Amino acid sequence: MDKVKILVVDDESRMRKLVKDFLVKKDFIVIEAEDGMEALDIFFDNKDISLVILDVMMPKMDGWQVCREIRNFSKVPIIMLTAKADERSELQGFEVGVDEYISKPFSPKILVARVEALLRRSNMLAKDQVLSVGGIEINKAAHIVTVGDKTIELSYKEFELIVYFVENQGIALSREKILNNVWNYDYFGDARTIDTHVKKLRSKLGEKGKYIKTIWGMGYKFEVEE
Amino acid sequence: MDKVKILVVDDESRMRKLVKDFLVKKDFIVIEAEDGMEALDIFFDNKDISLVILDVMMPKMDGWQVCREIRNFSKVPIIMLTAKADERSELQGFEVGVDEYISKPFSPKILVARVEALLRRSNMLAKDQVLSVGGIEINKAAHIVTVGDKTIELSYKEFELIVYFVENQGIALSREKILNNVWNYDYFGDARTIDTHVKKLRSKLGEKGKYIKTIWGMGYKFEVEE
DNA sequence: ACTATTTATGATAAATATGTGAAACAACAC
DNA sequence: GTGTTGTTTCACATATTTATCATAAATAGT
Repeated sequence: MDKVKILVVDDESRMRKLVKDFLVKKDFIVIEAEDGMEALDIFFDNKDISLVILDVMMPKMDGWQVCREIRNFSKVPIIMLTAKADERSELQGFEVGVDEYISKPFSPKILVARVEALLRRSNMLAKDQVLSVGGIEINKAAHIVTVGDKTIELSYKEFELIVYFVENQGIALSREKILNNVWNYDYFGDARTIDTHVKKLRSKLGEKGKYIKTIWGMGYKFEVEE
Repeated sequence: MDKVKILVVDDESRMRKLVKDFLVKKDFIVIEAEDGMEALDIFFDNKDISLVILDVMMPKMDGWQVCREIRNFSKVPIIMLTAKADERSELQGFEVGVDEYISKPFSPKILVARVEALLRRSNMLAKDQVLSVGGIEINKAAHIVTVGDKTIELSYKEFELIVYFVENQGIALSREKILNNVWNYDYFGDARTIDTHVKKLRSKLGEKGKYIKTIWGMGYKFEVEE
């Protein structure tokens, strides 16, 4: 599993090291930048940075500016560090697209907690983003499924269902199990609705539809072979 | 094979049952506690609880307190359930040593995923079991039986039956016993139906069919050698 | 060897599960 | 509101499994 990369931008090396130490302890990969320009260069060169921590006060280009530049192209979670709890800054921060806001001095635990919370919210934590099986590619983040070269349009439930199938490939799944995992726990409807969704999935998957196998008297199984 | 034990603490029995059901389906052993004191008693009496799921809001002793008490003596993974995504609670959670944090209402998928992720992180998760006897392999999870190299197609009942045989190999099984274990307890049909299933099983197993032995006047026995 | 009992087998009937299209229903944007 | 899309339910055809029955074969006791 890939580790999550975090970009830390601060002109003070002491502060960068502090933040880095705590994050590294939590198993993140930390990349440092000491000013806004460097930050932007690094960010746009690395396509897989999952979170950015920005100091507000930096020479040349301040945190707000860096944030705006990044926001033009990316929705990556951004945490802003400011010297003091200044209400106006905070407001400005949310306007330019900051996700979290931490005022110095902060406790390292707070920092780590916010980082993990944000990553969890954006589903970046401990989750594989792209599943690929037998010519079927599933981008969980983008909610896109491609078969061969073609993108296929799936509804929400259909998407959830195929993800569940692929994540449990080779395992026989009873209808009950599928209901409990793909539907919410407060769903008490007919299990046959699964059949309908399977039917649509199979037809949308075309050739690959046969990978969803029926296990008579039991349920379904996603399996690629033969 | 040892199953993983999970302690679920919630004052609402409905919620406990809900969580329990999903986890039991995933083959965990679930122990329930309805308040903090009981939870601590159970936790420190059982040395082999692998994970704790705690509701935050409980009378007498709340989830945070329970968590702190446990953390004084143990690093067991702890998941906290809260009624709403309250950032402050979340922070407090990480500070007292909560590993994960799930807000209600949650999807069972999320719950199970987090539990499994946490257990994987702490290496507690058992692998899916494969029974293998005399050239017959049974993968219960995938619902697949292979003889030699070939996969053989078995119906639901046939599959149940061979699993029962293999799990009780070397033991003489009366028809009554087989009926009670493979069929539902409310089945009142003819016990002779077993004969038919045994016949089909034997024929599908080919060479290996002879491992299912007839015990005259009694029933059957699965045995791999002379 | 004969008989009573039990088991094996093949054919058939009954029961059950699945596939499918259409309709009802719900959610949501316009 | 209306229209659109996604979801669930329903009904029926189809497919598959399971149970039952009649009969043949096998076994144990005499």
